[in-house]
Amino acid sequence: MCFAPLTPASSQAGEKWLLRGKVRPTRQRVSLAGLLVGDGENRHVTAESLFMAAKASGESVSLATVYNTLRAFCDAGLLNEITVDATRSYFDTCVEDHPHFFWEETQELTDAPSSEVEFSRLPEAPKGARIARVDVVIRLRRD
Amino acid sequence: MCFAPLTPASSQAGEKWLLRGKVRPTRQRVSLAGLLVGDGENRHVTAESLFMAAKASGESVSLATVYNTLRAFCDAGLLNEITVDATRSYFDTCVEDHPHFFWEETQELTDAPSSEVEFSRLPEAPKGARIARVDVVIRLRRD
DNA sequence: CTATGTGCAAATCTTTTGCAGGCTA
DNA sequence: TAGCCTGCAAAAGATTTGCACATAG
Repeated sequence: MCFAPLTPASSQAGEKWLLRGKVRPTRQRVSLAGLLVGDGENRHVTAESLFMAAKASGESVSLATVYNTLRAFCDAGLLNEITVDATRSYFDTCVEDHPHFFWEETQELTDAPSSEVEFSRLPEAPKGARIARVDVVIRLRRD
Repeated sequence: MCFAPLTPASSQAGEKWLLRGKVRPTRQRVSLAGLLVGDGENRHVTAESLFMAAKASGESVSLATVYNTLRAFCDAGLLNEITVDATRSYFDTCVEDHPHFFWEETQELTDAPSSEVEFSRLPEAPKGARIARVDVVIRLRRD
């Protein structure tokens, strides 16, 4: 997992992103946002991986704040939580519903080319319910 | 979530199922197996729900044993672990790869009619990897 | 100035593990 | 009998929370 370098430009991109979600841009949030979206790339992170990246960039953020911040970004619609592993939460900077590859060996989550996953048939939602999202996780094993 | 009633017949069904997985049929395992497959229905359980069901049937099984047993059944290929919730593991008595409905309101997992989910296109596995499984979870929200 | 965010440590929740005693083959 | 299984309690790992202090608007 590789993060955006922290530069004035990435901070500015992060700040703009925060404002889109109406999240108050504190120092810690701007740093984390910069790491996540500072270069415009999509990323898949865990609390732990983001925390390490922040430390590696010399930013001082506590692990609890990383957790709270990821949750706040999710609530603001800036991130999507992806469930692929029963013991860890993954967050995706791309909030659209799209398929993922999950590398069982490295526990890494990446985007699957969404143009190459297509349903020819999907069931109706049972009465009284509607489909909120369709999660597709393609689990990969090294051969 | 509803379990099979514990009867001599369900115990026998459970025992046969255990033998198929070459799992030694201890008293606790036979009880849990009976609750899971005693009536031939497919079930989706969590450690907690199975533990409660065992208690409700008057079986004496510790929670740790339920966890260990579910893990053992999985390793034996008798159950499938389904990842839909980052905080809880679900186990399915149907070991074939098939799609699920997840009811966000009740946190309940059910089978989606697999005849009604069909891909018209799936990506190639990236080089060096093969597709181990394709998880499809249709998240439902009450409307 | 006031509401909201942060950091730390402690709490919580699910799951696993160590160990002493029990039971299956 | 030998080895695997069980139960309990304690450990482990991820995440949340309480509270005092700091900071954005």
